[in-house]
Amino acid sequence: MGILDNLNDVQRAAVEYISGPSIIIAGAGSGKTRVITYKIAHLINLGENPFNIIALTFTNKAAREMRNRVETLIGGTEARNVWLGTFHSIFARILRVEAERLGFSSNFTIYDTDDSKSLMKAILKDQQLDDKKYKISTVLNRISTAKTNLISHVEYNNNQELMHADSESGRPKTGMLYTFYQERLRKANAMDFDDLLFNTNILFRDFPDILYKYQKRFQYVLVDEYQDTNFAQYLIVKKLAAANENITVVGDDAQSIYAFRGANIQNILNLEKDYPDLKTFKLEQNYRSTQNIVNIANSIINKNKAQFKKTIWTQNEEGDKLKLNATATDNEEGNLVARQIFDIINREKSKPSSIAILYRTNAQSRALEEALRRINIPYKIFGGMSFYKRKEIKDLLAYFRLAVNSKDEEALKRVINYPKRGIGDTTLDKIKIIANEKSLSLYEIITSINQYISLPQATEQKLLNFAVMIKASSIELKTKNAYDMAMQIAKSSGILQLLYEERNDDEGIMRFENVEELLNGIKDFSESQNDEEGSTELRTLPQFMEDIALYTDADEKDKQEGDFVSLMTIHAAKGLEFPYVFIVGLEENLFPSIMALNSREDIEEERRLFYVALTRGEKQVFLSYANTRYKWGNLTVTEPSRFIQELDTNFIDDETGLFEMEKPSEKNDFALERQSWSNLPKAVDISKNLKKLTKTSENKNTNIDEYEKIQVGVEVYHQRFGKGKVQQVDGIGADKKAIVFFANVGNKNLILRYAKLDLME
DNA sequence: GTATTATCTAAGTCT
DNA sequence: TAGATAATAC
Repeated sequence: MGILDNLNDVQRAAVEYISGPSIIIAGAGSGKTRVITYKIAHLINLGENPFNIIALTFTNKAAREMRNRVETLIGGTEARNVWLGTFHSIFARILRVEAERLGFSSNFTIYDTDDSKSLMKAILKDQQLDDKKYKISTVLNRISTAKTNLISHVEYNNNQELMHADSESGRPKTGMLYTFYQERLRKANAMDFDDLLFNTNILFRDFPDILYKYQKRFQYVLVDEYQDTNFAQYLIVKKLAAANENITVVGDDAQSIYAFRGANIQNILNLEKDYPDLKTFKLEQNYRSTQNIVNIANSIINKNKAQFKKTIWTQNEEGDKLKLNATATDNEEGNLVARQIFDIINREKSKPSSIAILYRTNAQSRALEEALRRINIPYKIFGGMSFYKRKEIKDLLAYFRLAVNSKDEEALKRVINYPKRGIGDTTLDKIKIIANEKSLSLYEIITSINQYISLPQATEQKLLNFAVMIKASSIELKTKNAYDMAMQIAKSSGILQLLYEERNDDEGIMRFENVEELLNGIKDFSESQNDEEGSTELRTLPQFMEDIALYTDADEKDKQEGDFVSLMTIHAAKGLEFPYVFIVGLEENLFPSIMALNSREDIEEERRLFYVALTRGEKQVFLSYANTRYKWGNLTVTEPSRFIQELDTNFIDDETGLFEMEKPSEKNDFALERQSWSNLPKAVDISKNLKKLTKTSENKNTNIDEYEKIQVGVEVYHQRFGKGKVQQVDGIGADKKAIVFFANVGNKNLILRYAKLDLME
């Protein structure tokens, strides 16, 4: 009967090793998730209580997948009781229970990155510090690094080295800002992402009884993607496992791509020191990819100095060679990729969902998106502007946040005058000053405003009305279900009405629909079964807010089933696999990123990222780069990535011919749309001609000479507006402007440099 | 206090 | 380019 029969020898040994510390070094595609889920299932089958098992992941998606797999393996509902979740969500859960000990109340808000930025901005303004010198992201990075390494604001300010470094970099007041930042968070009853880990550590450090409680509960500790843990996470895990030492960690140093966020590969080495009898298992057989992909990925990762010895191999078929392509522009890269995808779907009869396009930065998605849309290939972009980052959604959520935690300052600032209720900056500034003086939250000042300051009667009344509304929506939070509560707030705040009235253009309609979608989502949430024992316990708004506070872009993946091509960053693709993978934008300064050229360590992380990208592919991988690319509105000439030179050419398709091909310009692509797709040139390889291509700069199809051809009466083509006729021109060279009449949209005033017009012939 | 317009500035990966 | 902010008029 044994489920263990589905495992190979090493996997099985790792699963069966249940008492004592172990580390599983798992190469890409070697069945890492399989081992960890089988181990949980195995423990439960052996009679261990699911309540005594904790499994930590980095993404909700990984957690959900793991839970599903365990449930399938053991059947029944027992798996529900395993503490299985992300570091952040599990410890947020624990912190809510123990909040009082740390001086928070259990309804604390979790600030996201935007909240943190906005708070820091307010602090800089208060302190009258120049936000050019004190760049918000730099200051917050500093604070985040400190928290990750468990350095409190007090310790920070007493640390000579840190203070010195801050003076040297021209930001001597960073430590002070850290202190203010923490004070403001506390006043708002809020924690940021790093606090969830930092405060858990404080909790375990200062309250041995609490630590003991959780040590006793968690007899078995399992950690996924261990190479991505930072010091704070390492220490939490170490403390939890200290009593029983039944700890299992799974990781792959070659896939460590979060060092920028404090992840430390050293944690793997530390493990050997902490547990001298640590048992190591190495999973080296890849079940995912073809030999060509595995081989080329190995050839890349071997260029890194910092790595543990391991040899990934596969018994899979040799497969197709990788294809490498270059195009003249980023838009053409998009067109080429779209064409190749079209080909795969039609010739190979593959589903769009078997294909992924991976890129280094979110900004690259645009050209790809346009190309796919043009030839009607269904796609979905992950990351970037996610649903929960939209303004209208954040606005409504801010009201919910206020209802749950009225001290939440970022939420209050966001909506106190939205919809407009005549409470402007002047009034708010006065309130802020008093709040600072009295060290109270804005809401607390507003509720008894007449105690502190005399304002015009009308203003005072507006403030009190606002406070009453918030108060009213907080009263029934625990007795009403999430949907009823959300609906009530959406109405009483006036947001629903306002968005309803603003549906006078496409964007307005979209905004209203988004809010409807949110409310529908909350309805589903309210009606869904509670996790615990299938009871129909009331599901409340605070519970919903807890759910989405740690919700990320990557999590949208499983929500939306469907058949589409996936577009995402390589970071977001970690842990996923696709039969066909396109890796685009292989250019110096883009991949590797321009920010990562300073040190060997940074470059090696980029190389690991490339390794992760390559190993997502099951059947075939396509690589490409463009010779020119629009960056912040300017056309820049680019160079092929150094990683291309590092590829072992034995595994790359060596057809050439790109240079004999006519360089298609955008207008040609437009014409191609109506052409039969089967006649299109096959994807070709240019690896032999890299140098030649690099030096060929006349590829650029947008240059000054082109502008001169734009004259009155000339017919042009615009990407968005379509065909048009030039009515008037003004200026010279790159600054030239033209008024163009388009059939669809009428006259448009265009700056040629940006409009990227093509001539019609 | 609000709406509109002009100007500036940033541009990386994310729990 | 686009989003945020400052300046301006109402």
